[in-house]
Amino acid sequence: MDERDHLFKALSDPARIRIIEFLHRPDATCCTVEDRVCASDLEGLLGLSQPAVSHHVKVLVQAGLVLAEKCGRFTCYRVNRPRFAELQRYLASFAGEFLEISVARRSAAPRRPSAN
Amino acid sequence: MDERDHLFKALSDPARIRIIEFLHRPDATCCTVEDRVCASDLEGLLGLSQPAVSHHVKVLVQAGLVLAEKCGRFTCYRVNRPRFAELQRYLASFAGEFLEISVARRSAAPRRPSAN
DNA sequence: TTGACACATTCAAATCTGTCGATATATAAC
DNA sequence: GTTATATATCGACAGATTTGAATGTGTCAA
Repeated sequence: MDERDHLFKALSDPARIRIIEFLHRPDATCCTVEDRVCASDLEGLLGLSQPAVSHHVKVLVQAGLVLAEKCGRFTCYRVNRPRFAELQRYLASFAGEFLEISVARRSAAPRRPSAN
Repeated sequence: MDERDHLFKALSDPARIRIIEFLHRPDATCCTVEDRVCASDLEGLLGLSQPAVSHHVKVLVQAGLVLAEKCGRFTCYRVNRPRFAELQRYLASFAGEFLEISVARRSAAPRRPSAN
């Protein structure tokens, strides 16, 4: 089991997919800490016990898919986007000529701004 | 468990990742059928029993990641590239601004790409 | 300091998964 | 026809995974 296997294992549970999708929502906010999502928020979302949620986020953090940050008593979580970019690149290699480029890149800071 | 969960479950085993990577190799050929990969080739590759290989390819086919085709006594397998493109797009949505576009598109892509 | 809260960890039960031997099925070769 | 080959399926077992109750640890509030 190498690193990539752990990555896919981390994604192979419905509860963990739901966690990632929730963390991805731009309006995902913790009841307590402003604009953050903490563990107990996920508990409510998933309808699972606190230990179960703790287990799932641990798997996601260990796989590098989610980042954890202590905020006082709380632990706030967010998606580790570069990690998903990495994974996406791996899967793209199997897509061959069916790879679609739907670029939604930030148009921020073009190197040579034309008029402004 | 929806379709996406089955997709990730299918990818969550090292043996199945090895199968996909082997099928992806452009020079992957079956000992018996020219330019194809059959089940017994995978058996040798993985060092697993025939029933175990049969199980893994079944999971991959059911997830739509691999296509199976009967060739007489043999069953030949290949990567279902559009399915990977689909999965890649899903994961790209989490990559945000870290999404890299490393486009290696065929410059003269045929309308109907033949073999994978 | 005491109590409440957020989260982690331990442990055990239930369930799921991977594996292989045995067997079935289907096709090819003879 | 018979026999050999390729793969699928069944049955059983070992190990992994998920889950929650109990408990531990650390932090904030009063």
